[in-house]
Amino acid sequence: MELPYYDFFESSPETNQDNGDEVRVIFVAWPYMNGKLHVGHLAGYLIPADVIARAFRMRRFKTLMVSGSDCYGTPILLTAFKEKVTPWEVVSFYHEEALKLFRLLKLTFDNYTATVNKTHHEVVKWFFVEILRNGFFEKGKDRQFFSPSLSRFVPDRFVIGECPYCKAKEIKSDQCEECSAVLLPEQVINPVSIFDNKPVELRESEHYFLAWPKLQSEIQNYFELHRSLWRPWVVSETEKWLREGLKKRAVTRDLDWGIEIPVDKIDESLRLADIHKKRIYVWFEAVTGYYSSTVEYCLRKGLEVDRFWKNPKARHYYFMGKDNLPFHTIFWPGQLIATRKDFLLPYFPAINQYLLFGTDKFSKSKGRIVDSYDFTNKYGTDYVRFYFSAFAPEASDFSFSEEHFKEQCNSLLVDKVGNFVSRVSKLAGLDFRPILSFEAFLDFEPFLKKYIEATDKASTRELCQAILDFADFLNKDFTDKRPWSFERGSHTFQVLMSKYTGSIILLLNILKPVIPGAISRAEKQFNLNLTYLIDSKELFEKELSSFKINALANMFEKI
RNA sequence: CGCGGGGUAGAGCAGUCUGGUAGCUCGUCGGGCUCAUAACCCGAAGGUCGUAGGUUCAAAUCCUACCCCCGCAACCA
Repeated sequence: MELPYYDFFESSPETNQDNGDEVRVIFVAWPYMNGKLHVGHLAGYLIPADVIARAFRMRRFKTLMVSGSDCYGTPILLTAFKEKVTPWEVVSFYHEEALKLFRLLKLTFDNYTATVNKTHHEVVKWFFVEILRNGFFEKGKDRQFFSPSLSRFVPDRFVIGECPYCKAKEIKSDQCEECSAVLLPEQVINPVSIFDNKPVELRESEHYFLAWPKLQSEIQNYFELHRSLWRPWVVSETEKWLREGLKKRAVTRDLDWGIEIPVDKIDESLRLADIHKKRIYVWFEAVTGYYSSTVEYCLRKGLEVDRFWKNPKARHYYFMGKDNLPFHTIFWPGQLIATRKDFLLPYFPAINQYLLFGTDKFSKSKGRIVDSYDFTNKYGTDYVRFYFSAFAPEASDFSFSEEHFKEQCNSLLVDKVGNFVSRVSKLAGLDFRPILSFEAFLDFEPFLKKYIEATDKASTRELCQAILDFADFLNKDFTDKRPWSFERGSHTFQVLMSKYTGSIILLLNILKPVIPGAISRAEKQFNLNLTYLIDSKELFEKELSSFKINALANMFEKI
């Protein structure tokens, strides 16, 4: 069984450009499918990734954006158990919910798939075998709870017991919620599995471990080469992991919800005891999706995968929340190195901190949750995209509130940007035709420079700041020059208004990756075709010559 | 002594790397403009930049100690 994939460009009139050698790949963290996506996911990686992807396309880079649903692992089993459904039902439900949300948000995935799909299974098994053959796996023993009544291993999170210190009942096996004591599994008194409430016992089990110490120096070299571009806090956090020294880490688990180990490709002498009952650990498997989703896309389109993964002119950007940091600055580069296939390593990890609900973390269990779909539906895609781009938690946690959202959308997007477009177009009137003047473009250049730098640094915050600074500049300039005080037919009026209509073109142009919906309406209104970033006088002249005001409608309504 | 991030005006944040008159958005007050969606422009009030010490001609920024908040501690962004 396969879950459906999502290819934005198959159902959209927008084009997926392919203009040359420069390649940018946007890898979006794979959302975990045990719940709906809340607004923290939007601000953390989904919207920033899409805005940067669209900006890259407008800069005429061949851009690929891929991701998928992360479907395996213990938490999904737990959800399935609680809701009395199968794990498959859990992931297929949330996968469909995610696709619905992505359509609503106009996310431009070239391919969004799922870890349960066939291509992913094959790619993961291939990575697993390559790394095994290169000698980076070691066999080792681990102790885990085993349920005699169910005759299978039970993950720690499914085991409850009594605290040896405060005697609280029904505590989880790793930490007592009553007295906060950190516990080792063997300390728990009378452990039982939550599946059938029958006793469990600790048993030894054999697993493969990835020998990270063997890769430490290569990962360190990779880090030293790239760190200068990364966000400061990302650098210090990564440094911490490397300084402490990487430890070996199990890549298999005793679980039945996951990808099977490719036993037939493993030499008998290297096989684990009970190898058929084990699955590949999610941390190893999910990140491999960045490669498998690219493969799936290339198979469908008849393209060469190496164009994206071995092309020296390609740059790989990864978008995720901060909890995922070590998996992308340390482990995933390490996995790629361990294959010895010369894959491109991550160029820039665009890692965001958390969006807080007031001053607390979003939490489903505590009822602090804002559903992404409902919220976007209520306020509109463009407002949501704008707000979470402008206020993405890039450097530190950010407090979200609906009031702040409304206030900022109204004052920044509606009053600053929308109103500028209104005052210019209404003063110009329906029959206005601009004369050729590069003054608007010359004024624009410093803002353009900042805008381009922001896209290279994958900072939607700085990107929006460049746009808003430009809008501020325009409002001031317009007020200073007082074009309304000149007679409509006069030369001065014509010259001034040509400048400001030109400014509208440039403003809409850089806003397009952020609020594609509103801008495509505006393109019709002003007879424009803003496919590329206007970064030259030639492109500017072309758009200015077709500029015409077809209607005097407002770009935005207040919320 | 587990690790990381943060503490800057009533609210939310930038500035700290590279020390030199403390900035942005919202809110409050006053003025201007009247092209515009009561919007836009100018100005004012409001901060001992978490606390205490140190370095320096000069510290939000560098150093030391401490306090408070948040997150992580190997899968809830």
